[in-house]
This record gives sequence, C-alpha cells and structure tokens, in this order.
Amino acid sequence: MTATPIPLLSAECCPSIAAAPLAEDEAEVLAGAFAALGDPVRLRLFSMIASAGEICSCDVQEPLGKSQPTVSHHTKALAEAGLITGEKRGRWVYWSVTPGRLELLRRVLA
Amino acid sequence: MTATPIPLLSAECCPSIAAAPLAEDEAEVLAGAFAALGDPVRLRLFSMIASAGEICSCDVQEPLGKSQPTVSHHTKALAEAGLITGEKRGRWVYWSVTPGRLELLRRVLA
DNA sequence: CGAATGCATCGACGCTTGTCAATCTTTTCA
DNA sequence: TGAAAAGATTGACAAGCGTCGATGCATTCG
Repeated sequence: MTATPIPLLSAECCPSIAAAPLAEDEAEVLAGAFAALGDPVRLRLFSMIASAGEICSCDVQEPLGKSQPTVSHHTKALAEAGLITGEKRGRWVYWSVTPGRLELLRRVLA
Repeated sequence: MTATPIPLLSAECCPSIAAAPLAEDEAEVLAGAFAALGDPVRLRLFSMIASAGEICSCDVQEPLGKSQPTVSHHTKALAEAGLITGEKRGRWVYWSVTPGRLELLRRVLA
C-alpha cells in the first residue's frame, strides 16, 4: 500500500512524442514517470515486479541489496509515478504493475 | 555537436523488463536513458527534436524558455544518454534522434 | 495481553542536478 | 583582418535525491 498516486496519465493523454512537441503539462507528468525509471535500483525493482506479476516487499529487499527503508522509499516513488500499485494483505504488501501504464509509455515513445 | 556518447544500448541489449529481472549493468545503462527523459524541459526538447526530424539549437531556445547554456546542457545530456545525435554545419548544430533508440526503449517496456 | 514481524516515516548526510551569468572557442562575413 | 554570432565550458548556487539508522505503527500469533 502506501503512496498516493499523483499522475493523470489518463488513456487519452499524451500522443506520441514524435507527433508534435509535448505541451508543458504533459511533459511534466510524463517526465515524472520516466524519472521514476531513471534510477538503476528502482528500474530493477520495477523489472522484478513486472516479471513476477506480483511480489511482496519482503522478497525484493535481499536481491536488491538495499535496506528496508530504501526499498520502501523506492516503492513509494514508483507508486506515486503511477507505475505500480500496492495491496496490503495481512502483514505483507504485494506490488504489481498498474494496468495500462507500460502501454502508455510505449505509445508515447512511438 | 559536443557530447561523448556513453552507452552501449546495443541492439541485442536488454530484453523486455517484464520478461525477467534486469541485470545490474543493463539497469544502469537503461536507467541512464530514462533519466535523460526524466526532466520536463529535456523531455520537451526531445519531443521537439523527434517531431521536427532535425532541428537547430538556435530554434529550440526560445520555445523552451531557457537560457542558451541551459539548452546546451540538456542537449549534451540527451546526447550522452545516446538519445540524440548532433551534427555541426557551419555555425549551427543540428540535432536528430539517434536511429533505433526509441525502438529499443519501447522494446524494453514491452 | 505481549512479543514478534513487516512496512512506513523521520532525520540526517553526501552527492547529483537544473539553472544562470560570465567567458571562451569556432565559424562566418563584411 | 576584425566584428559578430552560435554554441560549449566554467563556476556557483539552491534544490532534489538516494541512502541508512532509529523509531513508530499495524498486524499476527503464542
């Protein structure tokens, strides 16, 4: 859980980067998403979540080699960028990729 | 011109993020590319270059609303991330998207 | 209830980054 | 040759970010 989703990134948002120059507000939101992927640790974390489909925070800490607060910090950053969604089940939090987000970013880069 | 291309980002590099957890060195390179797109001004600049096909530094400064050194700083960052390529013709530098880079990033996000 | 556990938050630290004014370099052209 | 112009580089500054130890807050289970 944790982390309030900021961004709009709605379905009709943001056509391809190459179609026309991005507007300032679109660029703000999209840059937030790319910035979230712009840290190596966070990108690996995101990749672990994406490839696992769903994964517990407790299972990423050791392969990432980072402290628990650091992992929590990064999951929060990814969630606030709208890239992942957390669900608390009992004592654990399970993370998964927010549906549609990857597709949106791919479309923007088309 | 200016700016030494750092990254490998070769054609065979980096399968989809969702296929398997990224290796540390792959994550390092890819995060560099995403980080380059992680600033609003730089993302707009990149969008202007991509949608124009080719554009002169002198033509982006005014719509970006940034100083000349700042624009130079950002073009350098994009170039070092391997996203754009500069060619000096006479007194001007013309920027274009490095062929294959967008496709590679899209593939990684698949 | 009370101990244990998973995660979030806080505070602090050093490093990186975005920005600009000033200056330097290179190229053009009168 | 000398002035003008485009762009790179330098130096400086504030703001942001990644990281961790310490602590707080829930939830589970004996």
